[in-house]
Amino acid sequence: MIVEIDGYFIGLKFKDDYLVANTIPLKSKPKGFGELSDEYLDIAEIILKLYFAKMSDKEARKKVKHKLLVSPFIKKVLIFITNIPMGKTVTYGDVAKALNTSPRAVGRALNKNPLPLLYPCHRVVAKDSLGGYAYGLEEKKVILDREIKNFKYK
DNA sequence: AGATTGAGCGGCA
DNA sequence: TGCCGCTCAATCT
Repeated sequence: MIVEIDGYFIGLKFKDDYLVANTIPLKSKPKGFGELSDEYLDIAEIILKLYFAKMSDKEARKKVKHKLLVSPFIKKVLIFITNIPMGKTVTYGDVAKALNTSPRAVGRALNKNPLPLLYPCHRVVAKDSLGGYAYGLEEKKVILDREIKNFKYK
């Protein structure tokens, strides 16, 4: 389903009442998420707060009943990156070393992150650049900038 | 089962 | 800077 909140559209997918996929807040309706609904406005609000760095991903994961329906490898990568604190970044290579795999494999896994913001894949960057982002590098940049601004001194 | 493709990295000129 | 080779999970053929 798609939930509209504060002029943003957020795609949400559920399985047995567990959130299994979402989009970041978007200015136009995402495809493949069905129709507009007023259900789960509470969850949409949490995603919105994450987007504007007004809540920690850790707290959000506690509040939102969710499930990672992904391959074991992707799950391993996503769980690992939950250790990165707000406003900090690590490189694909760092993650790869810690998990005994390759940077490219890490990038591939993060590209498939079904729960962006909830699992902070935007905090993983390349060594000499921002790397990539499923919703575009510009989005990655603004999300990171907001986090750094809000959490730098905490 | 083999080939190709990345949200990468390090080395070398 | 630019290219080249290595890497490895996922996605083709």
